[in-house]
Amino acid sequence: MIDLKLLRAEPDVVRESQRSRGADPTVVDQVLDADATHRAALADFEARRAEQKALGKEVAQASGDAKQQLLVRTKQLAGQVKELQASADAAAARAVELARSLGNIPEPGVPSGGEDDFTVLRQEGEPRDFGAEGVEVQDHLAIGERLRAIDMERGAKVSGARFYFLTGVGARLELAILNAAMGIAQDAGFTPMITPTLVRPETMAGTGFLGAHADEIYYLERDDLYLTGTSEVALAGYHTDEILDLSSGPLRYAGWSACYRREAGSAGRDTRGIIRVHQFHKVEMFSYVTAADAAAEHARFLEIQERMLQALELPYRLIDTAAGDLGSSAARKFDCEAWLPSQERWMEVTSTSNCTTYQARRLAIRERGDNGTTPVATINGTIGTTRWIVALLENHQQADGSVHVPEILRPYLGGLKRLEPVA
RNA sequence: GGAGACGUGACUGAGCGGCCGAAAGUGCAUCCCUGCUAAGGAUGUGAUGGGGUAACCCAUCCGUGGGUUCAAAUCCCACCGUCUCCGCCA
Repeated sequence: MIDLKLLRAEPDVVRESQRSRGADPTVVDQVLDADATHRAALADFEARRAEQKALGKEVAQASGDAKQQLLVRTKQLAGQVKELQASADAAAARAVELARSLGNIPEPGVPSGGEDDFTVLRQEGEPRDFGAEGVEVQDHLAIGERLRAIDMERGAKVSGARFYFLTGVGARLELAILNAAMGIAQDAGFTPMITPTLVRPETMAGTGFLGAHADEIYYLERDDLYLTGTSEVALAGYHTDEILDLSSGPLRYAGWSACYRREAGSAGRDTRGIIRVHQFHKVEMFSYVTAADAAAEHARFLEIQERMLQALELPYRLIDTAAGDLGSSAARKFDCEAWLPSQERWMEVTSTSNCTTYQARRLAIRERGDNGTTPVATINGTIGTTRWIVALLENHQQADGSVHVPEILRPYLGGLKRLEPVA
């Protein structure tokens, strides 16, 4: 949720933010309206309630006839107070609901527009010239099957479309990627965390995932629990309702978890292989940081992600996501996209968002300042996922059907330098 | 699954209809004392929202949500959570 004080003081900033996201700027006026209504209703209720409390004290001291007379008045007041409270509560609920529908305000420099309006900031590494090397490019599934690393057919048999088994070297490769990611995060000062993947509705709603993309989320009705699509949910929920001490720097966590996504709106997209699946694993960085330091921490996240990409020897480009594709919580989002040789396109492998104080305000996570408490900022970002297997297999495939293993993964693969096809 | 106990501020913990936003202690902050440290003394120390130029004032909050009452941390109901014992499973 954005800061209502900012909204009152500078509604134009928020209107402009809405426009750049392709959202409705008139919501701003609805919020202002609802906010004014709420404050008026609240003042009415509070005045009447103060009266009731004062009379209540007199009742306690009075006796006999005087008391009976007071009780007549005070009973009448009680009814009024109850009504005023109900309407103040209703007004508050409406104001908050409207305010919550406003997206975070994009950082200066974020391109406006939708999914295709991103800016390419730079490219690192060159895609290999497979033709010149005499390599006939295979896609990750073909490679994975030759290595006996990926089994889609049995995944579908057991669980349905977009499920898979990672077998043998495939399973080891995933563990290697995630362990390497965990290692990099730990070296960068992040506390390793293994998080719950089932969360209560309050947590899911608090982290902002039940908004526009609620369709994407698995829900267990019998238990009233949601399956998380990222450990960000649990890590953001971790400090809900707390006042943090950030005087010695940000709180940094690296969460390892299974992730579940329904992929409801993406029928027909990326149907082959494990690019887009219902269940995968991910190592996610998450920081709680003083608002003023949020952009610097965001830059740090990007640097760590690039360290991982470079360690895995993948060519990639960096994009600055457009306002309309930020998601409601983010003020800025950088994606790293690795080259996908079989499709000759770039494929998202990491994403890092600066949510500024938007998420923390909603979750009531603050720190103590000189005059009272202030919401902290939250930053999240990927370091490794199952999808990296795709980039790895394709970019490191060799003419003989084997796959080169980058140095960083070898300790986790018993020293293997190449993954060899199984006859 | 059965039986019971309990959820109060940063923490421990008292309060069980009005004098309670809440005793006491710990911690923390400032000051005093002290050669340094330790010990000691004094004062202060919750959050959220609203109003005011300001000192400050008002309201709300004792797990969450309802209810009873003129009045609820305190009584009633539901839910969530924690702990103990028994059973069951591993």
